[in-house]
Amino acid sequence: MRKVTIIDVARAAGVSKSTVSLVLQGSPSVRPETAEKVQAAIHRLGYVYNRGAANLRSARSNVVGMVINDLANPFFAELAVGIESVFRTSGLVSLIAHTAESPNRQADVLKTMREQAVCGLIVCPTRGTDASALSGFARAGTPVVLAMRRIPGSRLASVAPDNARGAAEAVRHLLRLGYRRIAFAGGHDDMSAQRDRCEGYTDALASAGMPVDPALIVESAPTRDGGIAAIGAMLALDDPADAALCFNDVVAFGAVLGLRHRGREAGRDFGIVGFDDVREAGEHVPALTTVAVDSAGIGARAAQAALRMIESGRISAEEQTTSVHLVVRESCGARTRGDRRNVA
Amino acid sequence: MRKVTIIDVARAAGVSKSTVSLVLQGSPSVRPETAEKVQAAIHRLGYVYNRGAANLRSARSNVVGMVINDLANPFFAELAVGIESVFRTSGLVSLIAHTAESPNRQADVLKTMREQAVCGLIVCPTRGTDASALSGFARAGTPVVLAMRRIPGSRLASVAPDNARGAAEAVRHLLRLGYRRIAFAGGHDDMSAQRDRCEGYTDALASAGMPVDPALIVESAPTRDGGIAAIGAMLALDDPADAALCFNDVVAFGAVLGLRHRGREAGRDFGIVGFDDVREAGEHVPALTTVAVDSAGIGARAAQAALRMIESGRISAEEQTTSVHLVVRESCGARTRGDRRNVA
DNA sequence: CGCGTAAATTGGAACGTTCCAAGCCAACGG
DNA sequence: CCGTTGGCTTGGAACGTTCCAATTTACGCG
Repeated sequence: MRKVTIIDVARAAGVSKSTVSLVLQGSPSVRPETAEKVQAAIHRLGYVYNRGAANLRSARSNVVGMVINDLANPFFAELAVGIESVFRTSGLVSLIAHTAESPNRQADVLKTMREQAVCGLIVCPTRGTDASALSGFARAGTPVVLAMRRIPGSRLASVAPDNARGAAEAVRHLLRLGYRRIAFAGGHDDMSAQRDRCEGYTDALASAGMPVDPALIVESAPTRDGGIAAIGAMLALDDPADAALCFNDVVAFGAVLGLRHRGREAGRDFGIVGFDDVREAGEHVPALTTVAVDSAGIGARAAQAALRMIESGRISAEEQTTSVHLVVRESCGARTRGDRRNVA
Repeated sequence: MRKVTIIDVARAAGVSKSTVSLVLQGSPSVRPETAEKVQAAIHRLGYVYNRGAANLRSARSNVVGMVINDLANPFFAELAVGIESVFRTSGLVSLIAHTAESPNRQADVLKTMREQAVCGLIVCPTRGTDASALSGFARAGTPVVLAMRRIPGSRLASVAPDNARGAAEAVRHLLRLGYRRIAFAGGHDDMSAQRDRCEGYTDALASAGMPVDPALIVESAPTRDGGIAAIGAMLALDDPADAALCFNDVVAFGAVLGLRHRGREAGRDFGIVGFDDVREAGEHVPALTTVAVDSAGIGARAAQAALRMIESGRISAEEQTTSVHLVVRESCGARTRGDRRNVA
């Protein structure tokens, strides 16, 4: 069965293919009765619009790409859903791909995206991505927006949470609760988010007049196992930590588990604060104190930024930072320790 | 800056566009030296293959569609990742879309997929989807594989876990532990998975000679809140439940929460079994006893089935069922109650 | 009733690729 | 020395749409 084309529709409706094309695009300059005739024919023949052919001619595709480093991570899944819904209401289709934090895979995916002639791209780059990986899009004039992570030295638009401020707020909270050996756990320092969060941690300590002990900054994979490992390292110190700000909630969950393996309980013997506020954080036992990041909001902003660039045809390098806020629950010990603030 | 085409490459390499096309497809009938010249030109000019144009001519696209009812649900996200990786290794690109359980949105998404001329489609249909929603693909000869949920009355290939057997096994386990008022919680009966699981539940009770009380089958949304509501309903009965098999893990998490609100604890005062074995199940407090479903495996099988159909050009209606197994943890009370088996 | 103008419609070229049939050329056998 | 073979290469048509310029139609007005 041959595919039904615009020409078959034209013949059936007794008009020219140009008119059918006009109807398809909802042009106002076609007479309503004619449009109706065409619509009827479309329906009768079961015509399906061929977007590939249209894109070929008009060089303006309606698909946008989305490159996510880990779709299985609920945080990024939620982000992706936020992005997708904005695009969808603008009539754009999202091509979602996931890279599993592998730069090779990312390169592969990006190549595919270029071949599909996406008209815009949102990327949560894998660890260690450098600007050159995305330069092809810049050359082609395709807007690119980075989400969650920035790439040093690239002139690309980005939307990321205020990592430094959130981390600082968390540290100040732990200080108020009376903790004195506060560690930073998880992440690698070639991830921009880790660097920013770690910077906030360091600044908050310094401006409170507390020493910053490099031994208390423990890198690890941003995973549950990474959290377990990190907590192990910081308890093994001569002068062990008594609290930790974790790179993200998943690491924090691991840290809680690691403590438990050693017979200690987060919120009672040790303060734990996470980052992200994934849905599970509130229902975890103990409920996780964490810095809330608005993933859906970040997704929406990134999508909107991309949309603006696509529509205006001008690419900008605007860096947006979204605000974050500390959500105090149980794992920091606020409920059990009370508030032993020393300074105002 | 005009886009570089195959013709520019041809000119630069001093060959015809046909030759360039041949090189692009890795044809063996082009002389190695020529191929090399062409490759050099491609690289030098920064040529990007235009898949849209190719698809137009050859009518054989390399994109497959994936319609997921809820990407934010970790179970489906994992499924999607499994599918994507199989397709990717076969050189196919996945267009992932999510429908948020909305049939309207699903219709929209499916239309887009047809317009993109996908060469295959994997669908986790939203609740209440009927066969006609997918008939367009059948008419166009595009292979469709249903994942996790089947559609009654449709002749479509599908891959789903052995819901009935898993549910029955869970019920038998609860019976062995001595529970006597076992409920079924969550899901709606227009979801095929719910019907199958509920059927397993009923059969297991019946064949153990236990009465099946319709009041103990409580429908609800397959969400955390649905679980809370369901547990409320079954505790409010004159003869309340003492254990529940939940439609899925998310419902089970809700049920645990609902019990706690009433001062009861799953595994101590009440037996809870989930379904799916999402990653969180094992780390939940209490750890969730649940029927493990191999999401990645289901994804892979579905993708492979689609691949076979795409390659052979023949669409089949094969129904695959993957095995499941009960994972006993804490929420059923096995640890605290011991094993009070009465019959062999 | 004819004219001018605006509205509606139309045919053909173009988009970048693949496919096909045909062409070229060197080597080889008669 | 020529016909044939077979390996490489090639030009042109086709894919289904949009865009443009041109044409037809409709309509109001003098």
